[in-house]
Amino acid sequence: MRRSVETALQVCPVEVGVAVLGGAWKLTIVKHLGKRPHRFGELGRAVGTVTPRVLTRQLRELEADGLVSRTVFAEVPPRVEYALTDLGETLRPAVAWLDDWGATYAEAHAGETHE
Amino acid sequence: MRRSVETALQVCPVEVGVAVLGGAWKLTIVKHLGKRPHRFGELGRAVGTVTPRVLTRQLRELEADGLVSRTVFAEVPPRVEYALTDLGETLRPAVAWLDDWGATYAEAHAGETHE
DNA sequence: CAGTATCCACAATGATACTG
DNA sequence: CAGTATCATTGTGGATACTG
Repeated sequence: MRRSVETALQVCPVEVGVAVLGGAWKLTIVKHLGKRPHRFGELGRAVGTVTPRVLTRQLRELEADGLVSRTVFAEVPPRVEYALTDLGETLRPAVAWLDDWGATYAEAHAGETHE
Repeated sequence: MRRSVETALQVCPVEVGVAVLGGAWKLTIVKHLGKRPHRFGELGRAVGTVTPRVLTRQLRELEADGLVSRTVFAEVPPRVEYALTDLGETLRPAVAWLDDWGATYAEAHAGETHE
């Protein structure tokens, strides 16, 4: 178990979710993988302006936490596919709920820009 | 709107939830406030070993994000009560879900300690 | 009681350049 | 294509001490 997850658990189980999904882009990654498996570059374009280094790290952590699987195809050019594991699939309702909640929140706070 | 929330929103609405709940202790704070309002010190003891400085910061951010209200009573000794706002209450199902999910995750990974 | 003031430490993101 | 290497930066969290 990753250290941050373990730390979260010592505080309260309720914190574990954000420990595994709290990284930059992670929820967005899971949201996209929830639709269908993605290749590395494809995923990068889907989530936005993320550098390869950061995307790799997020994926490795999601993999370490058991939410995402990584499949390497022995082809030229190289192909690597990322997909949700069964455990990752269990997050589907939470992701959908958060997506809605965030959209509602955004709408309620529309126009408030940080100066 | 806090900058981190604004940044999250630019990425994807799904990230807003972790932006407002992602701080250390924040979910635990919300979970406790979901039971009943708490005073500052009371909250500190409830969530665990958190320093006043950090607890204050988390509460101020939750307040800025509209999830928590802060009520000062003009008494001696001073009394300040924190409670969930209506918006904060809307997080209740998510908090309950995350609590369950985290507990299940912990049980499934019991014994795996980070070396 | 309910904080604030300093200072420090570190993990995590990001930019850039390079490779099997 | 799918990454890795290096470096710079910064936001958070934490320890300690002090105050209205």
